[in-house]
Amino acid sequence: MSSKIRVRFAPSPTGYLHVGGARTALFNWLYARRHGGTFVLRIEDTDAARNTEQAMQAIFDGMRWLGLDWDEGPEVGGDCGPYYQSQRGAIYERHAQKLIDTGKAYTDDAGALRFRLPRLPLTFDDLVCGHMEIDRSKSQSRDGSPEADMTIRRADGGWIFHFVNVVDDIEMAITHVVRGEDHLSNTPKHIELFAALGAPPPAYAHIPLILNKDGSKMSKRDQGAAVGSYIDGGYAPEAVVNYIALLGWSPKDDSEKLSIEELTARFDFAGVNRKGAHFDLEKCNWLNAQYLMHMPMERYVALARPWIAKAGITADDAALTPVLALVKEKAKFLTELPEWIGFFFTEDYPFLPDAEEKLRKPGALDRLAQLADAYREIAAWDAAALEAKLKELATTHAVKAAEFVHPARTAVSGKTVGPSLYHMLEVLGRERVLSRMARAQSTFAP
RNA sequence: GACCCUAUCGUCCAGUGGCCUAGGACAUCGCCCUUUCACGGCGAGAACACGGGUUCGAAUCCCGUUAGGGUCGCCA
Repeated sequence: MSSKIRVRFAPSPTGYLHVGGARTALFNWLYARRHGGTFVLRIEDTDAARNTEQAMQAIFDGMRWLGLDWDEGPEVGGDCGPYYQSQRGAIYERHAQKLIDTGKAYTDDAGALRFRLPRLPLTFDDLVCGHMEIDRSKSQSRDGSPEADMTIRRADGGWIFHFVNVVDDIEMAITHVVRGEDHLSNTPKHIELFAALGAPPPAYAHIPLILNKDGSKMSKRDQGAAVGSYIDGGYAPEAVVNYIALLGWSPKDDSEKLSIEELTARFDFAGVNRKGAHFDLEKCNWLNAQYLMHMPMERYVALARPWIAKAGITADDAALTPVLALVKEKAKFLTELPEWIGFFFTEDYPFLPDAEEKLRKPGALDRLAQLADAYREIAAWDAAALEAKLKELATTHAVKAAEFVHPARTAVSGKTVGPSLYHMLEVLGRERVLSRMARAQSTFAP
């Protein structure tokens, strides 16, 4: 039996969790879950000056929101800890000493520790990019001189990314390094480091970068770049996971909507593209609406809860569920919910200008009164009966149904747009419908 | 500058030599459904970067050009 797969996501807490990072984490997670491996979270906080507590929290929050749980790492522990590089100094010291003892590293004039690059031709097989052959002797610095020996420890004692990254991958027994393509060109150096440290290199899978829709590099400021913007924007996490999975990976058939279980079952590196993916928020939004529209009611209520509470609406599940069911396929984002359902939970709902206009139209109040009279007497208070009665009334008075529909809708909701009228009336109940109609009549009477 | 990766509709993908007069999805534009707004249905426009090869045959293979991206840090 082959040794157990161990992958890791190694973010640096210097900003917000970026969608690119989230996707790297997702691909690692998917690969681990698919093959029964271990997913490690390691915080690469060697640059004390740039790390922030806030960024660290954003990483944890973002990953948890996306459902990417880690088997080893901060807050969960594990056998290879600590999982913060800032706490692993002794380990790095030990490996650096090994390099110094074997003449593979030396201290330069400025006091920094440098790794003597072998600069030999080298090959490796990337799970995504294929067979790579690199002539290291050809590598040059920007000024045309041969590539300088890599610094592994600063003069001030701070450790450098490439070195600690490799040391930790050895110490944590990482078998597959899945990371952004920006590291493809760094991989030869990393392999040289593995060799110098006497460890076999892991398998590599370099996944394409995520660019803006216009092809420019996606920066933190760009819309949709920060995972936090989805949390705050009222997205369903499963939709965001689905969307970013499709950025650079394809199930090879025309499936678009894939649950995290399906993603786990179908993910492999053969399906990962080599071309940089352009980020399209519109499609992400569409997918989000699809998820919102089709998810089970219980899940919908759970996701909606925080937004409802934030708007000051207090209602138990029994009261909330039928109301949310009315707008589930209408709202594109959870953030819109309070606006859609607010009038269900207060008698003091506002009348929007266009709604008011409809109620002030000549005859509108008369229709409202006629409808209220008919509804007061109706036997069964359900959508079908309500609709039949309204249409019957329209026929009796020889007018279009719209003559009754608009006054009714605006009177009970204060808006011109909303859920299906009859279902909305059914949920509101006879008592509230009649009192709202009466109130509208007195409010808008000339 | 050196080295590396990439190149199909505006965007995400399918396509691994003949099934391609290139398929799906988002977006756009029509029409239908609906007397709200959405959803949904039907349809339209929209692409193989360019130039050479290889082959009976190329979106698919090779070379070059161009373009985009990446790496070459005492950032990660």
